[in-house]
Amino acid sequence: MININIHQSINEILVRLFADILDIEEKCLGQGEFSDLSITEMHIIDNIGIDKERTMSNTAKDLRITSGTLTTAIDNLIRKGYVERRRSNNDRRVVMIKLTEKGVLAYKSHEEFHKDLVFSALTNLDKNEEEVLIKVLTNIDVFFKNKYNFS
Amino acid sequence: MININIHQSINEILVRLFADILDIEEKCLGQGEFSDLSITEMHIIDNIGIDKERTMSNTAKDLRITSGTLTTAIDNLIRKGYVERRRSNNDRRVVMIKLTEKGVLAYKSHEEFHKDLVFSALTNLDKNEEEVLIKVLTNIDVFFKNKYNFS
DNA sequence: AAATATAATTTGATTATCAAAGCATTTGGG
DNA sequence: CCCAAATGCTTTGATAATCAAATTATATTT
Repeated sequence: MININIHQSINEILVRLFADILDIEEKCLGQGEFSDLSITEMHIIDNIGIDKERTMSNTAKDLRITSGTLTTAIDNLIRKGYVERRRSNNDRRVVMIKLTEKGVLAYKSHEEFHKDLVFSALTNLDKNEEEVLIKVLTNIDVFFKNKYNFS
Repeated sequence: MININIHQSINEILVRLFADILDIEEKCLGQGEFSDLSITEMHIIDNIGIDKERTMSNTAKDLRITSGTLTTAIDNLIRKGYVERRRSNNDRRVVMIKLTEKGVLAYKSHEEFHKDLVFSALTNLDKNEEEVLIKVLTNIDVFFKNKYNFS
């Protein structure tokens, strides 16, 4: 009985947290510098990363979207000045993308946001609580890998 | 030092989990019965809940979408046979929605998925740790609401 | 050299979303 | 009691994100 209730309430809290985090991210994005970026675009910038060139196909795979979707997203990010694109010299079919300086700034700002979010979430926890949380997160992670056979 | 690392790893786990959960949920949906439902639609079904009639506006508020968006979503769910809609007798402006039998089945199937997830999250935790977890998650949620000034 | 495979883009469609306008009904102030 | 304002919902018109399939250009294989 009590077990069921605990499960139930944990479920509810998790669902709520999930929604809240998305909301917070959106809100924070919308009001800062870089407010011309959507969450999706920010995640693409995050995935491209700093100081490296990526191919379109690898990036699309990482992001779990089709390359067609990525093409249009990158078109927009180039238009907005966050990304550069060039053809590879080795293989002229391949297109390399990388962040511009402005893109790097956006990346860093987003990284800051994440750090801040996690930091503030954890700042009131004692060691013991932190450990429980890590244990749980790791459990879930492992569970997914096993059960759903993740790449 | 060690603190920073813990934060860092929690951050990474969270980001990964976030992507995985959505993905898995989508995958599970796509292959079962109810494969004509999108994740979004399933979340609406989840929010409506079993054994109660809800108003459109309350549901929209809960889901944090505009009522216009909900109207079209409900149109589709009715067309697919998951939801019923009727005007309230007390107040003819109000529209009540509720799950059909098929809707309830979909609800339960989705509930299974969540139960599974939570169950796996809690393996290895003893009673005490479970309680700590609830406290931790609730705190984080409250904290976010305050810090980011949620409605 | 021709056939096949690969990488990216384009095209045409769908879904989810919003803001603002519109419609029907209820409520509150004169 | 009536009319103006408020409320609840739907419609409209627009945009973003996404996919699958067709297309284009280049590499690889046979």
